[in-house]
Amino acid sequence: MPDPVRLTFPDGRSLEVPAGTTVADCLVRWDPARAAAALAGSWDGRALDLASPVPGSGHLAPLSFDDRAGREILQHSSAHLVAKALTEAIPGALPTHGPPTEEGFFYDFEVRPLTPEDLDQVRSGMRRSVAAREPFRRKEVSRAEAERLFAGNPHKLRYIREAPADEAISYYETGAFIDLCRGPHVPDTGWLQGVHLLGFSAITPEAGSGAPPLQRIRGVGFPTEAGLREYLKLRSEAEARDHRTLGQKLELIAFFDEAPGFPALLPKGITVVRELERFVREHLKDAGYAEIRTPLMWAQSVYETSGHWSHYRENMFLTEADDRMWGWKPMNCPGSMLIFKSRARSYRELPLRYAEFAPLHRYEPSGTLHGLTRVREFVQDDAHLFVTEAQIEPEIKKLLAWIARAFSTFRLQWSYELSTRPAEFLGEREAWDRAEATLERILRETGIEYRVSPGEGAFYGPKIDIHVRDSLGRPWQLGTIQLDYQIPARFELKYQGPDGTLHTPIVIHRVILGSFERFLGVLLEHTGGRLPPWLAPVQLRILPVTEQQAEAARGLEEELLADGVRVERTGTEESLSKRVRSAEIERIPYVVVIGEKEVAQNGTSVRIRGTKESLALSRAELRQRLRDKIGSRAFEP
RNA sequence: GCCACUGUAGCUCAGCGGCAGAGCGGCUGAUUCGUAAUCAGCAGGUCGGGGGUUCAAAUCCCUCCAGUGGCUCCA
Repeated sequence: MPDPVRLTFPDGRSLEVPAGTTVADCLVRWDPARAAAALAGSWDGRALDLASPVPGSGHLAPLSFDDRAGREILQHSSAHLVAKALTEAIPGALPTHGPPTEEGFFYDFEVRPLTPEDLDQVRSGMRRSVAAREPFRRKEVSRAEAERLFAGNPHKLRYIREAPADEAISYYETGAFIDLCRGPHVPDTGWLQGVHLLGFSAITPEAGSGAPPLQRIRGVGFPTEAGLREYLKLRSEAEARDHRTLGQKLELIAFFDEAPGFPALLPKGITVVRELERFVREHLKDAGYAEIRTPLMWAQSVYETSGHWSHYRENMFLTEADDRMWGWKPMNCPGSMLIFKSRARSYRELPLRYAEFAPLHRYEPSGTLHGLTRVREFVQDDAHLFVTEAQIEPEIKKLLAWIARAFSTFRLQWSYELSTRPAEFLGEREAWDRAEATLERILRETGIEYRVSPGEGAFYGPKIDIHVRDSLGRPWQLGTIQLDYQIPARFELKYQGPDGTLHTPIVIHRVILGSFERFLGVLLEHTGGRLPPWLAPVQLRILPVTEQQAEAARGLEEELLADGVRVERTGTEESLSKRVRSAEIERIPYVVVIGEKEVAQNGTSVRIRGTKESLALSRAELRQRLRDKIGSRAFEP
């Protein structure tokens, strides 16, 4: 009889159990309630099946769906379930891998192109399996045995060959289906009540790999059907916030088949964008920027100098004139560089900050276009800062402060990502290392939490990106701060230093809101179309109850127009209820009803968006409230 | 760009080989109304474009365009 093992648990209690006791039994002896919610166990940080014996003394914790690790186990088990059902439905289909993702899971197969009917079959196969509560049985085998078992599947053979030599090869058996897998898994398929397939798509194989295209089935799993229902409800609510639908319903934007990816801004849309621009320009003025406007097109030679010709040409709209090639600018940097170069510069001018809000054109692949968030023509709140080495840090710190202020104004949650040298890059590795180290140090010193994305930097420098999520949880990059030692040198930019010699400035490329188009899209989803009063295309609508109050309504309208409020007034052909409803649907922040009573008291009855009751305010009080809310760029009316 | 799916009135959608429909919106008229839909009438369509099959095509096939979901890429 081997020695008993001693286990400690999350609440600090410890327990002695005979060696070989299963994880499940240990957890039950510790806390039956918490054991019941466990999908698997974590022993000294290693995830284990509930049916596995504890390997020895150590710390044991349950993993439930509420833990990230537990959630991933359930997703991964769901992926196995999909693979089982699909290989049963389509004999000869080769499973490759099926990892958990942030949202759920996917499983990739080498198989003929799938059809919606295949998916139905997979669904019913999964239902049968769940009802049968088939156990996930773990088996450990030798490499040779594993290669024999998976001889028909080159993908699995590759994984076996690639597995670290010291690692045991394990596979899981679910009914007649076996899958090479490290595990762990939920105990049986009965735990996968809430599995839902999201769709299927083809996977583009890595260019030049010669690999066959794969078919991916995506899904998401929940421990209960109720959990799934909750998720589906949230998802359909999120779909109602889709900026493409809202943008159309609120008459902000339009798209044309004849110009895919080129969003048109309707009168209301341009109103919002102008307000956003005003917000940004006010800051630029305070922060010492100068605004410039440079050509939308440049001849090829400019892009050869900047590096875009060799690194970005596939993404540019090109045209020919005067016997040479021209490119619509995909970024503002070449113009800023040439303006800097247009005369001799002194160190006294630095930091020199040039802002430019010009339309940019990028030839994005047709399949990647998406509403306002991925387009081919857009305007950024762009600027280029020409700085000395010593000015990098204070300038970037100022930018980080502006980011925090700007995004807080919209109550957006944002996150930072540091992207480092890509495979294709300009310049010397040493310069890159230095630039990356600088950005990293600034982030650390500022106490900012950030993720690192290796190899995701721009071709000319590393960057700090700002990401926010849309209503469906899709992350979008908005702002970016890019440190560039390359392009200024390529343009041979010089300034005269205090020592009398010429130096090359460093350039910080930066956008904060990203593009106004994408920002509007994200903002619409974030607010469900209920834009803050300062951004609302129509800020206030006056509804006279009957024709008797038309005159008073006109008077109020004039007063508010004089205050600069974007105000509208309705006729009385439609019922008051109908007009209130329309205003509500249009997400107008303030709806003012003028009836007999209001006229008698020279007052207003104000319905504030998001509330059902109306507020009796004098005209002066109403004007004051509008001044406060709009002037301070308050988020709520 | 790749794979799959979708495209019918301004919008949301039904119709899926045999006479192009509904609701909302629009217009006209009546109603003058107190905080989310007053009533009636009318107009509005080469069924995404082109080609084919068929006695007959919105419907079946081919192709192009656009959109959607993924992949790749990206502000």
